[in-house]
Amino acid sequence: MKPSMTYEEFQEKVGTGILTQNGNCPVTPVVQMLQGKWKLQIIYELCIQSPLRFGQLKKLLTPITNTMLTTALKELEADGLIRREQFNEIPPRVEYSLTEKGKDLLPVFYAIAQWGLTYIP
Amino acid sequence: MKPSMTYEEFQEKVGTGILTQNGNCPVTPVVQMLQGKWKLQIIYELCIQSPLRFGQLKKLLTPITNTMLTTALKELEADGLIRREQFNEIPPRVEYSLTEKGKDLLPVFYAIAQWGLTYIP
DNA sequence: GTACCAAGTCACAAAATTCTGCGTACTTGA
DNA sequence: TCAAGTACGCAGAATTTTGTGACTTGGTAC
Repeated sequence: MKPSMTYEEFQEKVGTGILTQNGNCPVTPVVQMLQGKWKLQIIYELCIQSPLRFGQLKKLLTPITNTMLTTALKELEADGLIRREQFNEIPPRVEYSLTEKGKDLLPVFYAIAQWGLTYIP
Repeated sequence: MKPSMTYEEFQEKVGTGILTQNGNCPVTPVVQMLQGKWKLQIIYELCIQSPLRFGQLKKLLTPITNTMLTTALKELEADGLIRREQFNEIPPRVEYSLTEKGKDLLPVFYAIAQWGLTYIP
């Protein structure tokens, strides 16, 4: 898979204003959304297997703590990237999966992965 | 510009092992490389105009401090994304520009920007 | 002789992020 | 009765990230 755009094409786009300058760049908030020690890994695991329960995620992401997993999941849900489904059974069960918005992020990840495979030994 | 890959295609790739599981994902180190309050903005400015001198960057990124700019530039240089050229003149002059490796990141940024423009109001 | 420029460095302080260790409420199985 | 699992919440500590203000070096302008 080829990069979808050259540097020169990108520069042209910048000229058109689709990427606006200084403080209003649409890239920054996306990267911020993915910051945090665990978020990417959570999305990655949900991409491999979905849905996943709290305890399953915890095992996969060992040595993550309860607190960290809870807050990361909450933030990802607030950003609309994952869906939380609660089943009122005994014992309680909660399932997490990617939303469409979250799935649409995957081509981006793939582009990043391609770059990573080229440049990271 | 369409996303270069669907969720299903991505999942297939995962199956092939090109994206390896748990702790060896090639996406994570890339996102980590771009973390930090200023790095993305520095790359962005260098994409708009290049080369740029330390003082020019500082003005563009106001209110960044010397320390922050220095460390961010150092890390970006260590990661091979930008090039630092020092001219031993009086007064001294240093110029920063993107490397090929850095430029190759731009299609990724564009993909992210597309997602951002779709999903961020 | 005082001040300024460039591109930083240094020691430290403040703020944000992450972790630790506990506690909750409920039930099942031995 | 006792431990174990499920899905968390909370207070405070530790760690990491970010910011502050002064200082450097050698020349040039006032």
